[in-house]
Amino acid sequence: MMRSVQRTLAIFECFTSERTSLTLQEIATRIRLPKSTTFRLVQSLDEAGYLVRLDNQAYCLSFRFTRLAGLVKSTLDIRQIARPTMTELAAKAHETVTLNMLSERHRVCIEVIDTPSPLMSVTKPGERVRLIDGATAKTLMASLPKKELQQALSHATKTTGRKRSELLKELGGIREQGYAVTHGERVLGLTAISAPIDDRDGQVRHCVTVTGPTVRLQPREREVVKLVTRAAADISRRLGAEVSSDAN
Amino acid sequence: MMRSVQRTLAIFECFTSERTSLTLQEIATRIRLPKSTTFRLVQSLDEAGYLVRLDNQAYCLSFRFTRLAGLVKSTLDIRQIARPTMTELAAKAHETVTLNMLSERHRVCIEVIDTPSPLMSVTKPGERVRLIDGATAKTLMASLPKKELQQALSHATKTTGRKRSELLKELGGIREQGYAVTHGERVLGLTAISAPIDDRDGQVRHCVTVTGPTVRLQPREREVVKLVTRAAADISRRLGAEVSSDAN
DNA sequence: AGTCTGAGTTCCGATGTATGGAACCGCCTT
DNA sequence: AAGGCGGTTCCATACATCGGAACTCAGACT
Repeated sequence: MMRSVQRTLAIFECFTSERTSLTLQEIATRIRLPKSTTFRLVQSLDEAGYLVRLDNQAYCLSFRFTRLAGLVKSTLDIRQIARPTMTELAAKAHETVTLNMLSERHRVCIEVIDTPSPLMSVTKPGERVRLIDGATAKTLMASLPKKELQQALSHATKTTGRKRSELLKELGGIREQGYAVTHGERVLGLTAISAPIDDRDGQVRHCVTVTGPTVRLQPREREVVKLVTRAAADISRRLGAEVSSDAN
Repeated sequence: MMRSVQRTLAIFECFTSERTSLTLQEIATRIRLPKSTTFRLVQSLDEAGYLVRLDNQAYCLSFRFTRLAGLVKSTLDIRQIARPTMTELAAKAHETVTLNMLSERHRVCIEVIDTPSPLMSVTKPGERVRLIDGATAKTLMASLPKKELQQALSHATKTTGRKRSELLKELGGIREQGYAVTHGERVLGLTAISAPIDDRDGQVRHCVTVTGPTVRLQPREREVVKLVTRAAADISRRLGAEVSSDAN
């Protein structure tokens, strides 16, 4: 990542729905750079027409973004966006990687990158599985809106016989830590590590999951968790989700 | 303008409605930079999630722009955007600067920056004038769509008694050269120099005009024409209009 | 199989761009 | 008159960026 590019983009990221206009000082504070440095960047962006100065008192993003947004490939779907990241993840984790989404109270696998191996998790794209157990299901459940969560919980507790409060607590933990890990929960001998993907509008409807034999994956759990959460964050970013990052 | 910023933004500008995805080579060619340099830039933008790579074969703008576009101040109107540029123009031209728009077959002045002087053009914001003569009216007429142009022409020829074909030719010339100059056409002793502003959607509905005593303005005509057209281009850019510029 | 083209990627020493602390300007409030 | 707040300029220096060249890789063509 080039510093100059990072800093340039960091300025765009300063703006939020709460603060659609900012002063130079505010921007400088947010990107944690000296005022003079920030000034030069902002000045360049202003000259280029990406920032607009209002009444000599505040800057805001210009309509140029509106135009560029119109050029975003509308056919651009999450699978295309996720694929490169998933491929990288698969290479690092040496296990099967899947991209999953919620659909009518089920989890559906919409993309698979597998790593050939004599013993490996086999998932077919399009596979539709009940939203009850396993890291993938739990990750998706954990970020369900209240109403739907209630329905899903009823279904899951009825099927598994687990206490509602207990499951609810587990899902809370998953939401908290930002990933889920299960060992042999849905399929004996299979470990799954899953992390949620934030959509452009802040919702979670997808997740990436690494699945593989528990014997291989359990010893590397910490490492793979890191890889998976990073990959999920990466895909989220590419989807346009808001992210926390400064220029340093 | 910082080079790094300019180059970064130049990449965004590569994408058009005809080409919403481009390969690295194509981008490099368009911004006229060596492949390695372009690669670094594109890689950074990809990492940052502003560009998305499709199938390892082409890049396109990411949904991030969609999100940023949502943060563009909706209250941001052309007057606020134009004001700084107009102020600068007024300072350089030493004459009154107005921002005008089309409204119901009239030209309406929506913003004025005046330069105090014992002898000066006086225009009040909100002033509504027939769309017949003067540089401002002609600039606006010149970019009217065919249908409305016909109506306007009928009106103008009827009022002034000029030949339709002659006026049409004059408007064509104005569209061609990108500005209009009139001396004492609407008001005796008054010179006006006007240039069209391209809207975000490529339409022209506004123009900037410098007006002042012919005695002062005529000798400086070439110079002021340059200033006015530059200012108009500047405002257009800030409005998000497409512009031609490379990274060098 | 061979090789050719065109895509992306890596490398490295030289270069000049960008840096940031400090001082400054202009305006408004206290 | 002083202080705060916003923006702007300056300059010697350092280090991020540059870009030519060499490399990999995949697919198309001979």
